[in-house]
Amino acid sequence: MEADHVIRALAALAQEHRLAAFRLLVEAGPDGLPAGAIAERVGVPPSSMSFHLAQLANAGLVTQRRASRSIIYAADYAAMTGLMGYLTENCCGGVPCDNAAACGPATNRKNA
Amino acid sequence: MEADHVIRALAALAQEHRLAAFRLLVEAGPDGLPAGAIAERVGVPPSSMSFHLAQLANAGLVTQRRASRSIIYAADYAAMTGLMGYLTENCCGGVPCDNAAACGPATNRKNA
DNA sequence: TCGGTATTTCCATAATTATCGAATTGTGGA
DNA sequence: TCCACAATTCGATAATTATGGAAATACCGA
Repeated sequence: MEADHVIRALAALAQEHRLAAFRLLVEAGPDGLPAGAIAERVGVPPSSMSFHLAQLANAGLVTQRRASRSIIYAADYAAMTGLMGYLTENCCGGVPCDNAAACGPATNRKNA
Repeated sequence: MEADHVIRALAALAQEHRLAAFRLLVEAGPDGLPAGAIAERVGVPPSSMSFHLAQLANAGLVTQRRASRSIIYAADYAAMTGLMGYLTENCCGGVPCDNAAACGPATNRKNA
């Protein structure tokens, strides 16, 4: 995952309503949720939610598909896994799981 | 870690120069680096870097201490670990290390 | 106390992001 | 075809964030 892409993903999650929407979608699983339901549960007007969902989609964190009149959004777990991988590798010193996701200096990487 | 705090941390990392600075500090380890060296290596003027370092500090991702004339910044690994923990728990469906940090629907959490 | 170095704060400006009502597009049923 | 519904796009505005030079602050050695 490129640094540029990572920044888009981080920026996408760094907003109250978008983080709430993404958490909702992660919980919802692969079936996802229609845009209107997300807007209602997050508590923002549809046009605002549409703006935020577009940002999440642009960052690659969610997918969208049409089902009849609704557009269903779903979390892209692979993208989130990729983001976590980048952060672990580049911002945690490369310590992955040995210590319950504890981050440490980069020295560990070379020894491990 | 509160959602509000998480958003500040994500926003702090969601910027080219700040992400570069933070990666540098993670690599540098607990000894950290002086502000001037960070600015030079990231390639931004000192006043701009100071602005960005303040944001990282405000988000709790870095610590600062004075050493003679320099101010040394260092990555706060505990904060990063906390951020990773929140993302794993709330944005990855609670799948931690079983699958090399693979994210999945929230269903897994309840079964595990 | 004075000069020099490291860093931050101040300031103005440019650029980006968030908000949300109104208008528009796409879809399906009668 | 016509109507109603779901969602997006448009447009105008407000708010936040980024940038970098100049001035101010903190520290140290002589």
